[in-house]
Amino acid sequence: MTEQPSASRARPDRPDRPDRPDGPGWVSVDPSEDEQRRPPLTRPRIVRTALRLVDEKGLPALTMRALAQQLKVSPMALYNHVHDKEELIDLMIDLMLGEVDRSPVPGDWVTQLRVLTCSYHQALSAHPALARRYSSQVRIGPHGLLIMERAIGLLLGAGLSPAAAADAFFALFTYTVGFHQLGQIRRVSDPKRQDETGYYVALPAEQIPAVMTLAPHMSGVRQDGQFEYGLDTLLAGIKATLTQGSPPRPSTDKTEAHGG
Amino acid sequence: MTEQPSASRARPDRPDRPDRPDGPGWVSVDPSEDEQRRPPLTRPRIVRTALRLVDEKGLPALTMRALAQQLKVSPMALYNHVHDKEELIDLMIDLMLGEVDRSPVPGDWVTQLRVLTCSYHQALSAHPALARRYSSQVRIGPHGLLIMERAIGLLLGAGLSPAAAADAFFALFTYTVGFHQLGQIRRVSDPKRQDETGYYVALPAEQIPAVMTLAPHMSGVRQDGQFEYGLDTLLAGIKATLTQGSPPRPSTDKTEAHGG
DNA sequence: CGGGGGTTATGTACGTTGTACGGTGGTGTC
DNA sequence: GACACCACCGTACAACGTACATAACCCCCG
Repeated sequence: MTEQPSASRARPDRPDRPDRPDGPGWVSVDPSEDEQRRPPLTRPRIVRTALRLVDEKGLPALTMRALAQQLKVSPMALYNHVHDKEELIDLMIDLMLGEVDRSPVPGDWVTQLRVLTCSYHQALSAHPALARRYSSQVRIGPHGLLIMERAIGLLLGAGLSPAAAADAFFALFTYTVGFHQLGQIRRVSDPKRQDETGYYVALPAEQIPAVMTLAPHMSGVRQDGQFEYGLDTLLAGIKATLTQGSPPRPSTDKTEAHGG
Repeated sequence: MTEQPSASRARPDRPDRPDRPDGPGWVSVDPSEDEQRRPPLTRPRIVRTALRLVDEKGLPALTMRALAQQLKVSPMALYNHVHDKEELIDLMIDLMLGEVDRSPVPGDWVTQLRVLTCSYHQALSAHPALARRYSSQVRIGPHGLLIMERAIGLLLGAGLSPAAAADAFFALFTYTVGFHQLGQIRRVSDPKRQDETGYYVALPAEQIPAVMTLAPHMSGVRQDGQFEYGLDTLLAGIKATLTQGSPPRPSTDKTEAHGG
């Protein structure tokens, strides 16, 4: 067993806490062990089962009771391994981020950054329900930190100043995560749909001609390549930062005038 | 009363539904009426009170009971005006988006788009807790649609094809909303903080030198100008699309090779 | 081989949440 | 003056997260 018995009890006093990313504290991506056996309830098994449950039935289906039932265990048994439901979700997110391929690839830093970000994007795409939760109150676990480390390392290696690298990283990160947040946009602009999709009647079509023009191009579901558009735009801008010092700004200066 | 008695009863059968964005169905930004009076429980008053509650106490503080208590009313009284808690939140989001200034400004389309997006950003910044919820399962109400209409109109007016405009709009939208999703990042990489901030011990500092280099520049709280960096980068890229046809891509072609 | 201690699973139970249901009172209309 | 119609209320329920005390388990030491 690679699993040490020193697994934390996760009680409020939290007596001990493992440090290594793939140690018993955090969850390894490798599901080789204890995938089949019933009896040993371990942190990795809980987190993996929870991730599968969310992938299949959606985030609201993740209740401690349902998860316990899936594991053929009492609900309270889970609390010996995770402190909280929130901690469980944090662990699930880190497990998801473990799927990101951080290995170096040939090419310049822009290419490497693009590959890394695309892999990140892929990992989020593989778990859409969880990716949508990966938003408010983000906590960065070890896998997330390692991704961050690699991205920032590439930016610094390219010659960006720490401040510029921070801006650039944050823009990339924001865009990538934000992309998955909005996976479930529901345009209810079509008056015929108002009752069918429920809830909202939006606006009559004649008030939003431009939106209606684009309607066939924004068919709710994301097309492939839509992510890459913004990604490449950002990357190009970041690259330009290296020579020009800051992203180009439009002419006027009253752009962010109103209060805040 | 400017309030028509035809306000929907919001029961499951949903007998009638008003159409106009500032009608009794949706909530006007103007808080002139019924701001002080106790007795008349109206949809606008409910939504405005809820928004204030979330602004002050955070999203988890928004319970139907707490909201009802704030309005000095029985919890169930709310359900005569909103169908659901989810509908309530949708209304709150649309109320927030009503604060976006869509009025035209002088300047070219890039400038106008920048001003619009900044105003959008301001509106979200004014209500951070709600902005964070503005993520999973986005429903676009009338105010959101009008913002969308204006942004897309600017893009189409600039000469972008519908497909390009859709990509560009989506990238801008994604970035802007995503920016506020990540308002609460908690880097717990500092081992000394591990118990204080709770939950996670991340990674020893020597494993993440690049991240540690940027630590002072990413002090958890967002700095002013960080949003504009990515925004200007995206805008510049969109503008470049007009002449070049598509955003520049790095040289290699194995970028999005692995499955999905 | 037998006991003991710590860890792990359990059952019960509580507080909180969203919300369905039926009654009730005040108000506008004929 | 009577009726109908709402908005509002009180009660109630199911589902949730999880605290607490207890019981089963296993490994280690004697």
